[in-house]
Amino acid sequence: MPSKPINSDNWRAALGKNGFRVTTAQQTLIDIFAHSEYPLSAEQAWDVARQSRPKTGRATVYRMVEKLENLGLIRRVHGYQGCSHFVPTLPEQMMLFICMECGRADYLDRQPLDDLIEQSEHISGRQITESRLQLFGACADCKQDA
Amino acid sequence: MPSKPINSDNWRAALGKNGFRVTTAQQTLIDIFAHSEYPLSAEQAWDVARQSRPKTGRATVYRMVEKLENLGLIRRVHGYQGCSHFVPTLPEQMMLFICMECGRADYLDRQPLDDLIEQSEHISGRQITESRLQLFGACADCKQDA
DNA sequence: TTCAATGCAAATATTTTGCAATTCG
DNA sequence: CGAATTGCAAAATATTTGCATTGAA
Repeated sequence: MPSKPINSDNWRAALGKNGFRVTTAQQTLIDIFAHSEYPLSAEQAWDVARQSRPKTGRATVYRMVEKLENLGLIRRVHGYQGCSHFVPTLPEQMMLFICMECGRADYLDRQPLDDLIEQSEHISGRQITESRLQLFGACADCKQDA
Repeated sequence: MPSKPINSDNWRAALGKNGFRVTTAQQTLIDIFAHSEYPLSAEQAWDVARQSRPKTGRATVYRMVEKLENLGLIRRVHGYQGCSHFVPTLPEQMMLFICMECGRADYLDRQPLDDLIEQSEHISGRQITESRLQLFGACADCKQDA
């Protein structure tokens, strides 16, 4: 499996560039989200955070999640154990696949989808500003095991 | 604009077929969801329901929404004012478009998307059991106005 | 008549907010 | 130092549950 092209340093840089301070609470949470293979909720991230930084406050995590989402560094997974789990956003335009067996997040090329959408825009006269495609199922590994 | 092929009678039949009783509370809520042009949350549906049936309880609405969703009669709109708004499910395989100007829900043919997904399945060795595509933007009318 | 469905209120999440204390730049 | 950020607790929201009562079949 290729490693994800996610770099915590980039995230820190993005925060700094947007005028946010890079605090220890933030570093902790950045690392957690950047390295998790699975979608995490704020509550789950809070649990993980306190393992290495016990005094971390719950509200801090919620505020940070909001910030990271606004900056586009993490994105919401709709429909996997609710709608409030998050995965890192990959730099390329990709779409999300979640394996319902092992829970792992994976990413697919979304160019074909974008082509489809562009075509649809032309035909319908709509303007599409945001699209979410999420795929659920069994990854190649889990499909084999079954 | 073509009228939606939604028939409240079908919904009642679906409830009956699945062993549920068709109560007045249910009729009220079915009509509300079947005829709303906009995604509705349980809370909103409750407000509307009480206009014509004041004694309707909040829990009843939540329970009914869950039931209708399980029966596949309504479906969740992910990402429009949260993740807890619902629109009627159309009989055909369609995908959802929400206009962020006027809030109206519209439906698009999803055959092209399904083709895309099937292709991706073959290439990747994954098995895709569920896919959600939601499009947001401006409908033809609102695009013109802007 | 019988049991699913309801309404109400209380119990649970879940997420947000106010604010004094802390900490980065 | 000064402003952004934090932790804590309380508040606001959203959703679920228990239970006695009602009502559809």
